[in-house]
Formats: sequence, C-alpha cells, structure tokens
Amino acid sequence: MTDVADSLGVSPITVSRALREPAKVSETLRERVLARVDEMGYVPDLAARALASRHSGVIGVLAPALTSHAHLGIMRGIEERVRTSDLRIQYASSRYDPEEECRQIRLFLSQHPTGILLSGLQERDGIMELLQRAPCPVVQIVDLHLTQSGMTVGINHCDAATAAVRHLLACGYRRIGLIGGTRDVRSERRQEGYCLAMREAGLADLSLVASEDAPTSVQLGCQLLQRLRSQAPDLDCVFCQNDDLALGALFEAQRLGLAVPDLGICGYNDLGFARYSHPAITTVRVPRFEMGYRAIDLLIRVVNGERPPTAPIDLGFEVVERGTTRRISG
Amino acid sequence: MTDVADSLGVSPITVSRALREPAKVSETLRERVLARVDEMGYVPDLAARALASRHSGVIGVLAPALTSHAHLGIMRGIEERVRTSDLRIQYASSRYDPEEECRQIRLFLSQHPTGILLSGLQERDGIMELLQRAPCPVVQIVDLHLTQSGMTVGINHCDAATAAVRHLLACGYRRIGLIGGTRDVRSERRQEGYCLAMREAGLADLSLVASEDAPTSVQLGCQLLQRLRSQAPDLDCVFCQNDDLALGALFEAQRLGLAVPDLGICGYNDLGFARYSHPAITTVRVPRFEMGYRAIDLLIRVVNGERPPTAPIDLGFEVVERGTTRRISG
DNA sequence: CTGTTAGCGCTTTCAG
DNA sequence: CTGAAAGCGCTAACAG
Repeated sequence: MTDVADSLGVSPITVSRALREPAKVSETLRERVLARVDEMGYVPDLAARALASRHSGVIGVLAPALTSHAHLGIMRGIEERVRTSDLRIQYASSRYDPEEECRQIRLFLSQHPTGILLSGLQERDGIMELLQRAPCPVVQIVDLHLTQSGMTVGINHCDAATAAVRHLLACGYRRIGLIGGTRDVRSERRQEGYCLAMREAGLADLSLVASEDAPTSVQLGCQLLQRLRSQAPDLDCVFCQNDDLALGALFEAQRLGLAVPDLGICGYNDLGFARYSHPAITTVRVPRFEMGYRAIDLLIRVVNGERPPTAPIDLGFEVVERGTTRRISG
Repeated sequence: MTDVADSLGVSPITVSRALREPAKVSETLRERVLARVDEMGYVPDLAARALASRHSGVIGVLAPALTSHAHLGIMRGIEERVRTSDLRIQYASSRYDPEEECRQIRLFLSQHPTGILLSGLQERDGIMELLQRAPCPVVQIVDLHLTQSGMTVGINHCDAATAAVRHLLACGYRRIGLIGGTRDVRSERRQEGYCLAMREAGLADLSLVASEDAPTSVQLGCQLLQRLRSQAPDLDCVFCQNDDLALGALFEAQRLGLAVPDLGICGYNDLGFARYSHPAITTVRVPRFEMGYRAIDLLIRVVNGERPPTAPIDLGFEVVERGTTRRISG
C-alpha cells in the first residue's frame, strides 16, 4: 500500500480510503489511485485490516453438521444473502458435541468476527455468558420455545410435528410410528410433538418409536421401517424425522410389497425431491432457505446499526398433503 | 497477552511460545502460563497472529457451487481431514462464473491463506499466473486430462462416462439418451465421454441429448425424461449426469407406467440413496469423499514440508450395476 | 478533502 | 530456555 501511495505522491491513508470509502476521496484522485492499484497488482492485507479495525468481515456459522440435508437448505439461504454483501462466511461444525461447540465459538471469537450465526445450539453451561459478552451480534437459528434470549429465527418444531401427527390421525391412521436419526435440539422437539399428539389421542406406545444414532439417510429409512415393523407388526403409518428417511421408508415399503398409502408415510422438511417421488411424499414444509437468509439478513442489519428486533422471528411451517398418505375421509 | 505475562512476571513472548510451541518453554513455566491463560479467559487474537506470522491457518476452498450434492461429498472429506488439524476452512462459491472465480481467489490471497483448494476450476485467463505466484500451496480437484499443472486430485470423467455408456451398450440398449443440468468442466467431460462411446458404436444422435441450465435435481430429472421422450420416442435408456437426475427419471418412468429396466436408467456419482431405491440405481461410483480428504491431506503435507507429488492423483471410478438396467445378455 | 501520528496484538530476529 | 527490540500492513483519531 505504501508503494502505491509513494508512487502517486500521496499518503497511504488516502489509498486506504479510496479503496474502502470512495465517497471520502475526490473523484479524480480516487480514479488515479484505483488505476495504480490495478496496475501494481496491489492486494490488501485483510489480516492487517482486521487487526487495525477490529472487524474481520467474517461471519462465523456453526451448525451440528455441515453436510446434512437440513443444513444444506439453510446454507443456500446464507450464501444467497451474503453474496451481495462484502462479508465472508466461515463454517464450522460441532458434530453434535457441546464441548466442540464451545471450542468453535471460542475460535470464532478469536477472529474479530463481524457476526456469529449459531444453528441448533446445544447450550453447554457457560456458553450463554460467552455469547452475551461477544463483541459482535449473534443470531441463532433455533427451535422456538419459551426461554429465548438474544436474536432468534426459527420455527416451533414441536408444534409442527404435532400438527403433522394430528393430520395423520385425521386421515384415519392409528398405529403411527416415528423414525429418526441422530438427535439434536430440533429433532428432540419433533419427537415431543409426536408424543404429544399421540398421547392426546390415547394412542401412545413406545414400541412405535425407532431411532438410531446416525445421520438421516435413505438407507437408514429402509432399516428403520424394517425395525419398526418387527416392533409393531400392525403399524399403519410412519412419521419420519426427515424426508430422506421417508424416501427410504417408501422404497422399503415398495420392496416389501406394502401398498402406500395404505401404509402411510409422512416426511419432514419438504426437501426438493418430496414433491417429485412416485407417489409424492406428504411432509411438513419448513422454510430452511428463509431461515438462513433471514438470519444473515438480521446480522447484516444489526451490524449496520439497525435496532435488533425484540421478539423471535417465527417463519412458520405447513403440512403438505401428498400421495403417501390417505386423504382425510371425513 | 501482555496482561497474562505481567501477572506472571514474564515477557509476552514466553506466553506466546507456551501457547504455540510448548516444547520451547520449561514445563513448570508452561503449566503456570496455561493455567493463568485459562483463569484470565485470555483468547489469542488470530488477526494479529496472522499479521505477524503471515500465516492465517485458513484454507480457502472454492467450488462452482457449495450447496450441490456433488460438492457435499467432497465437503465431507474435507471436513473429516481438517477436523484433526488446527486449520480452518473458508468456503466460497464461484457460481460457475469465471470472473467470480478470479475475484474469490484474489480474496483468498488477501488473507495469507495456509493453502488453497480449487474444485472444478474454469480457468479464466490470467488465473494460472495468479496461482503460480500464490504464497501458499494450491491443490486442485479436477477432471484429469492431459494438460495438468500443479498438484491435482481427481478422476477422468470422460473415461468414466465412456465406460458407463459402453456398459449400457453391452446391456443391449441402443437409443441411449443423456440428460444434464448446469454445465461445468466435469459435466462437459462426461458429455464428451458419452458422445465418444455413442459415436464409436455408430449410434450418436443429437436428439438424444437434453439439458437445462439449472442445478441437477430430482425435479429436473422428471422434466428432462419427458423432454427426451418427446425428442426421441424410441428412447430405451437414459444416462444421467447425476444420481438425482436418475432418481427423477426413475420416478417419472414409474408415473408414466414405463417398465424399468426395459427403459434403462444409469446415474452418476453413486450418491447414498442410489443403492437403496426400488429398483436400485445403476451408476458410476466416484470417490467424492476421498477427493476432498486427499486434497486437504496433500495440502497439509506440503505445508508441513513434504515434497509435493509430481503426478496427478487419480482416484479412479467404478461402474456399479444395479436394478435400473438390464443384465448383460451375452 | 487530505495528511500526521500512533498503535492494533502478536511474532520474528537476535541476544543473552 | 528466556527476553528485548522492532515491525507485520493497515486504519482510527485528530488535525489542517
């Protein structure tokens, strides 16, 4: 930078300003500076900038798993919103481990992040204080329930699951099973919602639940449908914690010669393929893209001085009725 | 850091060393330092560290799309390898735009990256010189063909496609169509491979190709099978640029009442679900996880002073025969 | 609109 | 094994 400044006979700060705050430098000078910058192939040093300005331009995003389908939708929203800003994202994964979560947040904090986005936090003790003292805005993508603090975006997964199961009950299913993969805050809440609706109907039964500590996948859906049928041979419907499980259950049902929707299948998330399978999968639409988009948007607004909202942002859900469940009869 | 040092009556450099190079500090002193660091809640400033040491601990990863299924597998490998190192990853997407690619590489370069990983580079002019002068190792995940430079990991997509289509021909299919989404270097090469095999068999026909500038998806697979059948009513097999397209084609075929594998369907990548659909999808296994893992591994080794390999690393592929294609008759 | 001064928090280099 | 001096490249704050 000094080289550029010297070669132009101006001071470094002018070059710095021409690059970052064009409005504060006269037009002619600015053009000369920018031209020379190009010519000399000068590349600003972001570490130095971060050190001097305590502002790295990096938003840290932490999620239990980066490579899950659930995170993929959120990530699309994040990338879309961040694209038109000059911020960069640094993703990290906690692999469902609260200790690791803590470590990663500390790591973010070491970098003067411009903002932090936490998805599905597990809240090991002490973590909230850490975040309270964070020198940057923090937004969480969460399950919305009573005890919220800070800025949050999300939906109420418990309500969503309850709504879905009530719908299945209205379709006439009675022995409704639940299958799921690795637990996190959100899937726990969905299970709660399922139990609630089943208890409400007087149909709760532990043998109707099967889960495995593994990422959800089509494969797992196949396996868990099998397991559920051996636990509960009179099973007449499966509520799946995710659409890929539902797809697996669908394939397995077809393989076993079970007629769908006599055996009902309901997914969760409304991933892209759910609408296009044969038959199409009944599911709960969750606005994952919007979650990512809104969360980053919120972060950017607050960084730019807007007043943070006081209430959690509820993005809502919708039960989408398709071919893997019977139509409501009455 | 100064606070920690003062409170212990040592110099800051000792604290710095205790943290980074434990071997260079006496054990008792090191322990006292680490204890005090914990106690005072000291968090190192990575920007300052990066500035002073010209080494940020960040590996930049650039891909055409971060949220594609193809990248997901690579990302899993990346995350797995990086997990046990103290490096962090910063992902960026070029959205298939060579200009953007260039911008993002510049952005990485501004950050004293420890390494750069480029997946499916498009090579706008000038980009190779930029990389040649990069002050850090650069690894590319690429389609392997003749003109390679620098460290590369990948497979030969053209060969893979050719092998797959030859297999389909051996199964007795003749009117084999191709469907695909947004083009990038790798999918172009697969198309080449397809054309090669079809020409070789004297069966090439432009009406057998359908693609759309959109991310591959189940939905797109449905649409493109329809389009292909209107372009070529006597179609007897589809080679799909990706497994999600294949899944879409499978669903669409079922919807239309077409018998599979009388209509053959072949995917690409061997995504997780391909083996578990009904029928299971014939596809080409591509070691995406290994690509990410090996690429980062290579980067880490070179950073640690190992000699870079001179030849590209070919991870190979495998045609996996399953239920959506007929068995080879002769 | 432009420049001067000072220093961000850490590490490198060179001495002890 | 520990320390002192110097500076990484940039920007904030203030002055002109």
